[in-house]
Amino acid sequence: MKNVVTSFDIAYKAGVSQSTVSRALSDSPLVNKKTRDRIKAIAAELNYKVDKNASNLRKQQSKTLALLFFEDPTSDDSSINPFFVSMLGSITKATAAQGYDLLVSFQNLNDDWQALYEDSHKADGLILLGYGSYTDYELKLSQLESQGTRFLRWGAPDVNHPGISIGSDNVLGGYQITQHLLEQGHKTFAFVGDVTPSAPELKARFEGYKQALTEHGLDPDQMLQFDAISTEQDGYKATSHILDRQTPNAIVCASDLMAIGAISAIRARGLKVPQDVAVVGYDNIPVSAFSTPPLTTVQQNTLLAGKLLVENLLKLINNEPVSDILMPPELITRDSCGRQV
Amino acid sequence: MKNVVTSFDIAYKAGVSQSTVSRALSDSPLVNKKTRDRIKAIAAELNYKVDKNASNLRKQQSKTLALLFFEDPTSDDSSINPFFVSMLGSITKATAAQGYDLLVSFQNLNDDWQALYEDSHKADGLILLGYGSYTDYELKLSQLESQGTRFLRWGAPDVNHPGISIGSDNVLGGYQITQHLLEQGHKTFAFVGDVTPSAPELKARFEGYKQALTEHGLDPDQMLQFDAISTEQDGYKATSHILDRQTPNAIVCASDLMAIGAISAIRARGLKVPQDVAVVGYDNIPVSAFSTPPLTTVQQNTLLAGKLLVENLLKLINNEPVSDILMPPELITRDSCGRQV
DNA sequence: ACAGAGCCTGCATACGTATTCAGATGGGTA
DNA sequence: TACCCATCTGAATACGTATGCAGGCTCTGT
Repeated sequence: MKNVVTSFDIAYKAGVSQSTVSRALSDSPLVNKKTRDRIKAIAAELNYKVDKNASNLRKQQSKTLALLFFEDPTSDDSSINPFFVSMLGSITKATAAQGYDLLVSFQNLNDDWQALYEDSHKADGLILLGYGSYTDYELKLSQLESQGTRFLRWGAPDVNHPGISIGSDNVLGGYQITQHLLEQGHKTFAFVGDVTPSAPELKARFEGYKQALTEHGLDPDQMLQFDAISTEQDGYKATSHILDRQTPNAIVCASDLMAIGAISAIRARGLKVPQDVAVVGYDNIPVSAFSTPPLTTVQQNTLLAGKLLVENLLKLINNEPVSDILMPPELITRDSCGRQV
Repeated sequence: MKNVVTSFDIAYKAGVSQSTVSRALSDSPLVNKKTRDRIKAIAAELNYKVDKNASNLRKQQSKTLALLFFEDPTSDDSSINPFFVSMLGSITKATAAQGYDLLVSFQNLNDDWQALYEDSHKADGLILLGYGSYTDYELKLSQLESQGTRFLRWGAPDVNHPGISIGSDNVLGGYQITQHLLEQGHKTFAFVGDVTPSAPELKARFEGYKQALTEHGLDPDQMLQFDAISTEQDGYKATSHILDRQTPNAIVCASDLMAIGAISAIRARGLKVPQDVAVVGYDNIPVSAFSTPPLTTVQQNTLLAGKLLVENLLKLINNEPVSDILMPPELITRDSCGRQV
């Protein structure tokens, strides 16, 4: 049988009123400590749990956050970027730590995903996560904002985008890893990653890459660059295109998955990594330490990121001031970056 | 401002009663088509959405499923087995397809996770997912069952476990891939994976492995086996232990991640995969196609699995009969299995 | 003209909780 | 004794929806 025990049942059994039960269970000091304990004992015994629907209805809140993933529509169903998995894990934990529940949903950009929140009181706030065309839903973001929906974006702060965002400093990350390659003595480069406005994170990494090259007197415009969104397949294809035209000393990939695809493509031509071509990635996903060779990459602190996202969203919900946050990334040096002699 | 439009507002504006609004919005044939359309138009205009709390309270359901991940407690925070990610994706999609929401939560075995459901009406049913010690929560499963909680386990059907389960045939999978290695001419083997009762999936793969060996006149007990739960690190360590003692023709790993760790360990000794030691995995996670060499592995149809889990859970909720399901796996042949000449 | 049958709509209520307001009790003080 | 304050409890109500029931209207057939 389903749980049909209500606060009235507890009240009856305890010889008090329903109000007292409600108060006791929420540890209100209004009710005598002794009575409180007695009621709690009975509630535990009857295995009573507050009906969330009734409670939320009364309290006009949901104690739930919604996490909306915007997936790259080109990627197939079975793969999700491990970086986001990591974020999912930390967001879940941070949410639980705050006593909130988490509603997870994968969205296509063209879905009517506002409904998820607007089906009101399903969630108190939204976390938006995903690479891909932020520009495409700028309109929706504006709508969300004008409706007073509380939401936070993961990504780079951007004046063109409504709402607050928390993200890591992709320009700096791109700069650091390219700088490191330059220090290894590499002279010719290529970049794998989408640099259109629809992928602002990747574009930012590209900016950092260009900046580092320029500072070393190299002309980024002389270097090849191919668009690729996120998967191993994308990286494989883009790298193949690059190798069709030339063989750079180093290829900077805008994600680890693409770097893994790139290595695969390089090897398919009989070339060696990093001796013939160095490769670096971004994200420091778990397998990156175990690829052949292990990847030099940039780590984003997902644990902290999840925590910040949740905590700041709650601030937003409580009408406390919140501002954009840009987190510094960390360079992880392994073997794939090689050393030109 | 938050959404404070209620069905009464719509009713007022449409000049009808609240009941009519409620009926119209749920497309009841009881209300005139014309009135219905008019009400819907007004609702859309006012951007009205049904308050889920009120609706669920009234209907005594939540239209929500809860997905409980039981993570290997030894794995660090940032990594989740990509196989489960894949399941998460397909479960999310299947749930949405049924008009349900999905509450996701990561649990430790010792958490009081029953509360998640018992905080009643938060979810109509539970999906339990995870490797790890099923045995440890057998007791809790029994409790769930006796409380009439509707839940489904991902995993092998097991008479010792309460509740219905849906899983893939791990014995068959282990058999198939070992069989394939035998056909390649390998003679000496080792197995990496936990074969204690606390990891029934891995144990089942081991059973299939032993069965194939025995059928070929080999004695599985002569072969090495080391426990390892799931991560690359686990696989690396277990493989190192194996190589300390001998160098088998082939190592069968109970997951792709462990196989990737194994390859890394083999290479660290200056040995080649698959020439010196062949390696196979299990799960067919995305990177397995891009590892060096690409992994021979066993695929579980996660898309179907997620669909089956959700659909059968809904059946359970609707008091329809449901029985255990065992799905056949599929062998994916790539390079890592080599060929002994 | 009237009965009866559809067809549609509104009234009233229940879902289970949280909270406001009013009251009850008991102890202390003048 | 009379009064007040502190402390606790209970009655009543609202949250927003869905639905059983009753009733009104229109239309048909006699």
